[in-house]
Amino acid sequence: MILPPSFYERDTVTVAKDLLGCLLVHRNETATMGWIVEVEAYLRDDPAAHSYRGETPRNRAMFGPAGHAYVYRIYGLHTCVNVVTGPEGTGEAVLVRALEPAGGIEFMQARRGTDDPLALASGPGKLTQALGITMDLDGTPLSGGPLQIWSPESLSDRRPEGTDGEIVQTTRIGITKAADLPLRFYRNGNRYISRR
DNA sequence: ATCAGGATTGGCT
DNA sequence: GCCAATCCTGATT
Repeated sequence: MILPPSFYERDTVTVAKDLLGCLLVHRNETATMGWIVEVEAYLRDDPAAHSYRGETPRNRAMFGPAGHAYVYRIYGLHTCVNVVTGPEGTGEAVLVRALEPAGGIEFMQARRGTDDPLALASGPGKLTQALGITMDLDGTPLSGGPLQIWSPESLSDRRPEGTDGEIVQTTRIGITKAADLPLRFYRNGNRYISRR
């Protein structure tokens, strides 16, 4: 089933860990999808979070209701997608950092310009390119829009690599502020993450 | 009005 | 490992 808003209205770290193994699906021209295998939590009073300095036009979706997408452009060329979490107005979110390809793989390969399954969606900019996620999805609901997240048992009886592995909790990637906080999560044994 | 820098990636050394 | 690409945001003048 599609995850309901109540799934996202919980504690952000809990949601981040529970998102591992869920299926991110984008239905546009075609349907492309992948299991979420790596995430990072961004919290209130977290200097690394885009919401840290208050609401602006860019981060507005982060302060909106849980269960909506926060999509932003980074370095002028890449796009990243977040899931808004917690009570409305707190500005917390979970960044989706890597997917294990699960469906529509030939379209993901075409968009990415490679056939290597390990290179299709193993990074926050790669996965948005593979699924065709663009800025117009910023602020859209994840239950009822073209971008959706399904619970692990949905749509397939397969499971991502390392499904039974322990959850590894470590520091977030690419940030300069609050770089020591352990808010990145993935499962031991999955090779589709962005880096070890 | 100006400007530094960023939750990245891919190509080159 | 290093660095350019590329552009918007937010902070400062």
